[in-house]
Amino acid sequence: MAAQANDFQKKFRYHHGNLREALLNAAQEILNGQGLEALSLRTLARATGVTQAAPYSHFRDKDDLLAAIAERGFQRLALQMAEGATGATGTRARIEKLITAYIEFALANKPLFRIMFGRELSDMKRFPTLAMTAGKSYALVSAALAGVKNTDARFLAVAVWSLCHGLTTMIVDERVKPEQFGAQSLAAFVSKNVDIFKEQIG
Amino acid sequence: MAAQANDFQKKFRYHHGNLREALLNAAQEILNGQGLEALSLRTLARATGVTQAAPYSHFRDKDDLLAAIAERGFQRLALQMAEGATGATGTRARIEKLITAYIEFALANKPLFRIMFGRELSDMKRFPTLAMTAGKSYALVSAALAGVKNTDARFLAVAVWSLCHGLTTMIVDERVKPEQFGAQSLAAFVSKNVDIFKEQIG
DNA sequence: TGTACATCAGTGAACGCGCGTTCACTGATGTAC
DNA sequence: TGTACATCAGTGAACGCGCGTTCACTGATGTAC
Repeated sequence: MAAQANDFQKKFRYHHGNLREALLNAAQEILNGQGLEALSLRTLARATGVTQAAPYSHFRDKDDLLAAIAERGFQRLALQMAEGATGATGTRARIEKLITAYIEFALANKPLFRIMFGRELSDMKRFPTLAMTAGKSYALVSAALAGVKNTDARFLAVAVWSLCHGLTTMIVDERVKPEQFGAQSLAAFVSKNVDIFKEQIG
Repeated sequence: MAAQANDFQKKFRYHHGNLREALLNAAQEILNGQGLEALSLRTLARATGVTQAAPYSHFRDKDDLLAAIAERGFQRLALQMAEGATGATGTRARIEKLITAYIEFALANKPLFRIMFGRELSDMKRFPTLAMTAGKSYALVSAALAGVKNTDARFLAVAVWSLCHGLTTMIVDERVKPEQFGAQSLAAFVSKNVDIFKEQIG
C-alpha cells in the first residue's frame, strides 16, 4: 500500500518502493531530454534520487538495463502501431497506418529508437525475451500482408519493412522531408511510397 | 623523399612523415578488427607508434578525426558503387548493381558504416565537405534514375534509396538472409527487391 | 496484538579504468643566405 | 657547399572527468510464531 506514496514521502524513505519502474521512467525522460550520451547508470541513479549502487539491485549490469529499456520501447512501438491501424480496413490502408505509426514513433523517440535498432547493446543474445518483443511490430506488418495473393507474402513483408525502416532513417536524420515531395502530411508521404507496392497490395 | 622510409626507419624517426594518413589507415584496421568501441585517439596513437598527443597535430579533436574517417568512407563507397555499375546498361541493371555494391560495402565495413550513417559525429554541420562527399553515392542512384519517364524521378530516387538503406540494415543486422528467399546471391536478392519498382523502372 | 527474525533494497565509500585534451618542451626538417 | 634559423610535428607528463562495478554495511519491511 505504501507503493502509492507521494514524492515527498519517497524522498525520505530508505526503500524507494518502485525503483525499477522509476529508473526506466527516468531513462525515458533523459533520453528524450538530453539524448543517448547522457544515459548512464549514474545519471539514472541521480535522477531517481538514489545511490549509484542502487540500480544494481534491479539490473545485473548496464546491458541488462539497456535491454529493459529497449524491450519497453518495442512494447510501446507495437502498441502504437496496432492502435494506429485500428479501424483501417483493407491491406493497403492497414500497411499505410502501420508504417506511419512506426515513423511517428521513431520521430518522437529518436534516442530510444537508436537503442532499439542500433548497436548499443553489445550482446542481444543475452536477452531472449527482447528478440521476441522486438518481433511484435514486424509481425503486425507481416500479418497485414498475409492475405495478399499471387505473391510471396514473406518476401513482400521484408521489402515493405525495409522500405519502412529506410524511410524512417531518412526522415529521422532529416535527409528527407515529406513536404519536399508535395505531401501535406507524413501519412500522405507514406501513402505515396506505399503506392510503389500497388501491383502487389492494391 | 624520406616519405618512402620503411617501417624500421619510421620507428626511430622523430617525425613520422605521414602520420595523418597512417592514423586514418590504422582507424580502418581497428574498426574492422576490434569494432567501433575500440576506436579512440589513444588507440590510434598507440597503433601508429606515436604519443597520444601527436594526433592533435593533424586533427583538431576527436570529431574532426571521425569526420575524416567518415569522409574517406563515403569516398570509397561512391567509388565502389561506381565501379560496381560500370558496364551495366539500362536503368534497371545500373540500379541493381549500385544497390548491390552499397550492401556489399556495408557488409565489409560494418563499423565504418555506423560512423558514416549513425550518430557518432555529434555535429555534422561543422564539416561542410563531409555532407558533399556523403551525397556522392546518393547522386549515383539519382543520376541512374534521371532518365525514367512518366514519374517523379526525384521521389523515385528517395524511395529506391530508402529500400536500399532499409535492406542494408536488415542484412547487416542479420535479420534477413538472402538465402531465406531462394536467392542464390546477394545480387539475385537485390534483383528480386528492385522488381518491386518494375512498373516505374522496367 | 506483540515480538523475533530473515530478507534484501538501498547506502556510502572506494576501486581502477580509459578517455579527451592541454602544455611546455625538443629535435628533425627545409629554406635563405 | 656550408651554416643559421624558423617552423612545426612529435614528446612526455599531467589535468580532470565520468564511468561501471564492488563491497561491507544498515535499516525498513513482511512473516512466523
